Amino acid sequence: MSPTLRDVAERAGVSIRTVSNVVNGFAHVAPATRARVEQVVAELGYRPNTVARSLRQGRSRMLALVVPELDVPYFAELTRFVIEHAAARGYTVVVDQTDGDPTRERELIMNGTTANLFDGVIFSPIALGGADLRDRTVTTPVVLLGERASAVGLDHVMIDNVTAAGLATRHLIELGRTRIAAIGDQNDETRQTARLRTLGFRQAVTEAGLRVDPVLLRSTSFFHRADGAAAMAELLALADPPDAVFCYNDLLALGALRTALQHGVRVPEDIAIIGFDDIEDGRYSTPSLSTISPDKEQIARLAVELLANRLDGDTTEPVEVPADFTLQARESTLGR
Amino acid sequence: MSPTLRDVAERAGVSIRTVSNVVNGFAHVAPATRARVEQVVAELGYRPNTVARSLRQGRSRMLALVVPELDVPYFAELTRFVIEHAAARGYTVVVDQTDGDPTRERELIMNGTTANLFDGVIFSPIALGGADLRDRTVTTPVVLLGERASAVGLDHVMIDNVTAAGLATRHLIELGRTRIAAIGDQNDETRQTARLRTLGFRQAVTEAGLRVDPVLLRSTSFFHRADGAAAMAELLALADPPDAVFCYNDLLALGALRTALQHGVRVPEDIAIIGFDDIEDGRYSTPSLSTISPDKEQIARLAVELLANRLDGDTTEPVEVPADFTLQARESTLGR
DNA sequence: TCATGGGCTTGCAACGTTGCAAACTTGCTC
DNA sequence: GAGCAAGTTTGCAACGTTGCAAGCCCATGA
Repeated sequence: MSPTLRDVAERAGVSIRTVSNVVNGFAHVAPATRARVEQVVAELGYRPNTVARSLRQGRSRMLALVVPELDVPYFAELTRFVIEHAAARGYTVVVDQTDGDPTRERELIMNGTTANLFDGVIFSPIALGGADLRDRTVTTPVVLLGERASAVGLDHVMIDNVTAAGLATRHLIELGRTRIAAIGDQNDETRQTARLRTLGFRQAVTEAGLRVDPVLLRSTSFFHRADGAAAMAELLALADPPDAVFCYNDLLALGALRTALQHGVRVPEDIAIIGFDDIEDGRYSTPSLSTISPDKEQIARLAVELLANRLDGDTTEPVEVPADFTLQARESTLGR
Repeated sequence: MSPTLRDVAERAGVSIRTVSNVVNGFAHVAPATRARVEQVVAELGYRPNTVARSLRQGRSRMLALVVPELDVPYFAELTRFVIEHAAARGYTVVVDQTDGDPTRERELIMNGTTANLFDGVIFSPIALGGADLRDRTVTTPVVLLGERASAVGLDHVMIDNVTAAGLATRHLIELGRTRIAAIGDQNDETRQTARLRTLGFRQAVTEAGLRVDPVLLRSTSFFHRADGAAAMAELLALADPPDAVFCYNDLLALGALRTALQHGVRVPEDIAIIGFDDIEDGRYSTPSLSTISPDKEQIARLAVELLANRLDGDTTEPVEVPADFTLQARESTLGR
């Protein structure tokens, strides 16, 4: 067993409370006492028991970050920033992945299995929709990440997906492409991200006076490399294949890129490809990947700030905070 | 505040202890009592307070996984497996990243800032060596991951890096390459991984009757894509550049690949490239990346098992468990 | 000499849970 | 019908910490 306040107190010949005062740098402690206690603390290697402290204080200074998949680079990169910003505000972050499983998402967010363990939650939902989230019974503060439709009554950091998708699509149009495909639409009603990006895509194509050929709008089950690869194979098999593709994330785009090159299709000469997320992989692929780059550092910072403020007692109305994004045009659309 | 056992007990007209018995599925509880308590539990939305439970029981059923960088795909992929296996044994995993910072590594492992919070730690060290680890004061069980030299008196899951590096190098030699470079050596004595891979590389080259040209052994500060890209640029600038490169991980290899292609060097015709880790990126690059594939799922499983057994009271001598690896020959060495 | 006050130290209780062991209630056997 | 075992329920204490408020001590000034 690790030593406790009692052990230190006995050995130093003072009360438990005094040791606690020293450890917490409290109030008035005589220099001599402080020195003696500190020495014993060092001798015994005393460390405050986090669990007992949490119980007593009713807070743990731990935040949960709930993401669909940790090994999806976008979330891994985001996680780094969240951890950094949380640390700056004195919080430890625990990461949990849901695999987009509604049951698991519900378990973590809705009914508070972990309610007393974390002071707050940053949650990037996949399956749970606004309706689900509205009747949460747990009162642990939550900040939503990503693209979920609003009006949930929870703080929310997101980027404007319609505009961002339009930006990507217009970039392809401006390059003179006319037969533009999209990979990543999802039939599932709850997948807001995909729906919003499809909306932005459609708007941009239509506004440019082009037509959205239904066969060029490819649905995928997931947002993984394999899905992008498969979708691109289908597109290339068409009698009249596209001359540009907007992929709803970089993994899809990297899968699509791989398939295109394998089929001897030149990128961007024959088909231009643009992704979304600006993960590091895309900067080192050949050709390097054009993409929409959400400001991940800003997203993480805003989310942590919102949450930390709530925990500091901020009771104003929940807000919806937009995050910035930019177009990163690279070789997969511009060429070398 | 969330409801406690006391709240449920009062409302159900039973003692706190009985509610606890119901919640824990204990012993003999009359069906009628159980039903009533369960109803109140549902009504109030009672959830056991994890923190209080941990304090009382002296264990949290949480494991810490300490890795250098979460956004390095190898660790992200490994983390997924660790979380899965830990869940299967009833543990929750908390992930923490150290950025390879010795202070932070020490803080997490050595002096137990978090000692009472976690029942055990799975630790992938970068900076801390065997000597450091030997005089740990904390008694929380630890399983080491990766390539650290042994004799530390801690459980340890690793792959045989010398053999693995040799396997990669021989693959290049068998393809007829004679001027073979290596990227990823590190001057820092504590970086065992790099040293062992260099050793395996040297041995294989020498055994094949070839010479290790010192200029072809490139050191890097980190194991990131940018380091691989920079090292490859240096190699290509040589009067007599290599015809094959063994990179100590896949990120280095992907960076090197990018630089090679940018310089108009054909891979593998002009330079064959092989990496290490078998991260998903490498399967979708063009050309796809040959690599050494450690069995990550096995590594995670062994680590969790070792740790869980210790927590179940296993007091046998610490063991050193080897994990499997295979050669994955792909386009970056074989061509299309 | 005694009251005053500030610096310093302390005991008690409580956070929500569970181990322990006692106590109570049945129903059954002899 | 008494005794006993099994089934059921309970009170107490403790895990290690900190908020609260009281109490101690000594120096100062009247």
